[in-house]
Amino acid sequence: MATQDTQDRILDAAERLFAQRGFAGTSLRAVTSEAGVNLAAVNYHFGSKEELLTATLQRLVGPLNAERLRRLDQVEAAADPPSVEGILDAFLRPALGADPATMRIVAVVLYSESADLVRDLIRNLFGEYAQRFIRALARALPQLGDAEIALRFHFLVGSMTHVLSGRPLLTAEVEALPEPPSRERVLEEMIATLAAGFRAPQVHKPARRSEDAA
Amino acid sequence: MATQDTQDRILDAAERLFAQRGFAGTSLRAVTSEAGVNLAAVNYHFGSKEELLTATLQRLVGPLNAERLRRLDQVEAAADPPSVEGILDAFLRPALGADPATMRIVAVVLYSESADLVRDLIRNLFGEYAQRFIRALARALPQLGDAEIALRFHFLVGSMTHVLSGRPLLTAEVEALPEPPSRERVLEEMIATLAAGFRAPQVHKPARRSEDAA
DNA sequence: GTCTATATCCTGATAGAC
DNA sequence: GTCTATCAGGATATAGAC
Repeated sequence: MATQDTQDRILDAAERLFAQRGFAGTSLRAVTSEAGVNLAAVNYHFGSKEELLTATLQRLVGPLNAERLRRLDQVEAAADPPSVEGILDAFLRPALGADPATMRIVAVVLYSESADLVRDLIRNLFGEYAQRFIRALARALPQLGDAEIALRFHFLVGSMTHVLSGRPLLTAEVEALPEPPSRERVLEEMIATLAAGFRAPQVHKPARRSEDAA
Repeated sequence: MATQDTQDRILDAAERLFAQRGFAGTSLRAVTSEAGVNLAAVNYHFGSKEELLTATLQRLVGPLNAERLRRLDQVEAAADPPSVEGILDAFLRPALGADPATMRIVAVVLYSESADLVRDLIRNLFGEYAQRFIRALARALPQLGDAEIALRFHFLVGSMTHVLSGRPLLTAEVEALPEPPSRERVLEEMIATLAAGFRAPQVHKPARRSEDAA
């Protein structure tokens, strides 16, 4: 079996299983068994279980964030500053459009595992891209201070991650609907809701924005 | 050592460790060692690791949801229908006011562990309370359909859980602020943002609300 | 690159003395 | 109710044949 093939099969299996059972809850035996490769192959190709997680997330998140930036460039080229809705669409659509079963891994890893393991991993994967979007939102919402932008972006990330997780915390409510909303419907509803949230008037003293203070 | 004492010590330790390392990532040896009790005590008092998780969550979430309902009753008694802000305050303040280190366990368990283990657990713990709040929000926002209320409540839960998780996905942005926002500030910002989101106009056809269709 | 076999350690759970 | 000792199995990782 070609090297690339074995690696991909391992990554495919790891993606599925980490998403379903979490990192600590997934054994390398389960991964190699699901992938149809030998147990020793993981350590040969990736070095360790932890490095397998890193590789899995990078393969998944890399293209996702590239697509996000591509769309952000587009909306920024079309209007200056772009609309809040346009920015949110660029951020959310690639994530919500991807395979839900695999996107769940982001929520799983983000929240579940030990802080030490996750911190740098997440920051390296998302930090730079998040800053790009935060800056775009700050330009589209000049009436808000840095703290408001940062906090509201935080709320946005939480909403998105929760939806991506597909977890039934309260999906009973959603499932009880006559017909479950389509993914496009969820996306549109999310953009409209979050955009209104970003446009909410500032609750605290309108502190001068850092970039205006010169 | 009294039975109650040992059980409480185990629950205290389990709460801390599950929150830090997740369920699968925490061994019973770690729990009993941290609690200063014998390894066999967990199985004697709780039956199994899984039942220990259930007991831990019940002890944490029970009083939290009781406090939420008490506050919801208050705001409903004060105004009919109550303001969206009042409802959100009743829902969020008890959670955001609790010890962040232990509240993290909700996010950890919700997102990280296997779906089978979590589904019924979460639904039993939160389902009933969530319905009360959803109904209150629906009465405060009669212009929205059932689907909108359900989805936006979903977004709210995600934002809250993300903040409670304390995870550094993008907290670099928040940490980079001149002074980190106080918990009260975060709560107020969250209420204002989410209330504006709930009040966003309906994006789809304003389908008649189920309770109005008679 | 892939395999078997294994080293080393940890896991949840329990039997039985006290 | 608490302890020790242990069972039976699973964990990651690696050494070494092919």
